Amino acid sequence: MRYSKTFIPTSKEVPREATIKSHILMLRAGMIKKLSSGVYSLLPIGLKVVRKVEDIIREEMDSINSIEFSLPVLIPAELWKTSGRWYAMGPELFRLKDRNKQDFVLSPTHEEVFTDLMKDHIKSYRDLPITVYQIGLKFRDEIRPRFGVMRGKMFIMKDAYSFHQEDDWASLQKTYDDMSKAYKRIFYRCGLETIPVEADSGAMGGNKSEEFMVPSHVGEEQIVKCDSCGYVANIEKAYSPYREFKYESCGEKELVPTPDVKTIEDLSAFLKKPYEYLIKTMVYKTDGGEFVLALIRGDLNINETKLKNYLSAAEIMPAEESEIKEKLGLPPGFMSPIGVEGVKVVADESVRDIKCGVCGGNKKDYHYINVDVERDIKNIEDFIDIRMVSEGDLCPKCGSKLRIFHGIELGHIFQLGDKYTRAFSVTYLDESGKERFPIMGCYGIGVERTVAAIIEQNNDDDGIIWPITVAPYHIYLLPIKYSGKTREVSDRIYNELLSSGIDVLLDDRDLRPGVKFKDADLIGIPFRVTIGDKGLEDGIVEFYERKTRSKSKIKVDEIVTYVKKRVEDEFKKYEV
RNA sequence: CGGGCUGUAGCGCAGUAGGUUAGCGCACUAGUCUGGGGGACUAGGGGUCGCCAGUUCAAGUCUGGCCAGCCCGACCA
Repeated sequence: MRYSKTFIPTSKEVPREATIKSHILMLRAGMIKKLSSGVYSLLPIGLKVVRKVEDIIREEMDSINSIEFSLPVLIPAELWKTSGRWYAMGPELFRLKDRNKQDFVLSPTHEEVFTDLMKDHIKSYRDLPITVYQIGLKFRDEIRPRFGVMRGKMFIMKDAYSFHQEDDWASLQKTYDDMSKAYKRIFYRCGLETIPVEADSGAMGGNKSEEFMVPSHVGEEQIVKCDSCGYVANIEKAYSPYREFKYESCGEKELVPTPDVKTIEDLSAFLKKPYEYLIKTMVYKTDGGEFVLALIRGDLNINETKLKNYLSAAEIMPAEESEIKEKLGLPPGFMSPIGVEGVKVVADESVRDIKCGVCGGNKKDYHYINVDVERDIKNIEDFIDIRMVSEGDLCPKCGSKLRIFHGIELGHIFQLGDKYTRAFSVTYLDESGKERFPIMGCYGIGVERTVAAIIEQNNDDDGIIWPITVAPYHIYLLPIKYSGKTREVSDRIYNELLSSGIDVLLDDRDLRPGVKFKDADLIGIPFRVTIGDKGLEDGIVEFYERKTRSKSKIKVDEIVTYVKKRVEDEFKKYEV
């Protein structure tokens, strides 16, 4: 491609809207342009990179016998009512009506459509297992779009779905493992080191799931990892045994005045008690409008995901102070389950053994002291794990200290079970002629997010440094001055490289060399060949590697062969 | 939705004790000199100062409302 014949609007200025490296560089390199919050246009080189990532995904999906489709994004609401997600999903689901007032959704994911599609096909156990996928647009009305293409309202996703015979979890596990391996290959080929992480299944339902994370300080996920035994989990899912504490027993519980002492810090200071004696009472509200008191030891924090799962709620949120006062008649800041009736109470395991503890007095400016949980708090329904793991907690497998770091979630694979096949009455006949429901798995990859993660991990002060597998071009041909002999030689090299299948960008613009050098580095093409009159006098051109910034002089006659070799060798580094 | 911040030329910004032609850098047009890491000079073009209402002789500047965007939290590929 000739630079003058394409569209790469680079920019020297850092756009004000962007704060992270990948977002800034995508804008500066002219890959994307914002249309509105969370909605971006892909410009030519952005599109080229996305296509290259998609091609890698496609190859790997095909290699595990996943079959490609392309499904609509405009979906009649009927399908979503059938699965129940029309009601369960909340405002992140884009809903619209056609002129006949029929409800539609812009699909945020395609379980419904694929399940509906497969319903007509899967009739016999002989039709199973089958795995299908597509690479297409998804729409989610995100609460807060962020970091450019990293979290948009509209994005490209590879989503795959597998169907297996009822109870044939081994078959599902096989596909799940194949996907997991394919994902590792995909990300490796994109030049990314990913970590598979145990994950919460969230709104998708199902039981087993794994996320593919790329460690990054801009990642929105927190990953818990044990460096000695290799245990890794999303913090939402991570478990750690709580630190034991020895409690001495003491007398009867007693109501004491604690004026204006609301927080755990203040309470600990006021009563001169370590956090381990304090019982935190949190009030949550479920999407069903139910209130729940959740108890945890003062030095620990509640993991809302775990609590939500325990309650089998689609959504939970901390109750508002006003709701606590009006609906429950409790004083915020001074609450406890003591004497409370008609509200569900659950406690973290860490609360069970507390003796001589402190909890709210259910009266403004009062707390109970000398609380013995077993003796004094009878209305706890269950002691469960609802703790948030924190840095330095102990590994559940080997007891070493856990580390927490941030990561970007690029892919997520789930074992779904029969939620959707039952909802859509997808049935087949087994060998004995009995009607059965297939079980499913689903498997996603965020495509633009993968591109952003690649940039996030491969850049320097001057710009992007693409792995050759996804680079918009392999070679940047840079004539110092595009005229005369230099132009002749540049054109010749350009044509020869093109005809040997190399993706080459010829900077044929009439600009000062400095500008071209800066643009070349910014766009981040892995290799560059600089052609100038000076070199040509000695019959040489300069070969430059973006990553190492190393330069070498190559004879003009040999440059095409040399480039082909370097490109080939570079590709080999990303082979699996 | 809660908390913080910002809207002035394509981009990045200045200008606000209210005052007459609204400025700078980059980019853009014409020309000259240049030409191996965002060059110099000369001459230009481009703005309903986010929108609406109000206060005032006078509003980019003050007041109110609205809209949009960014950052921190709940959501997720």
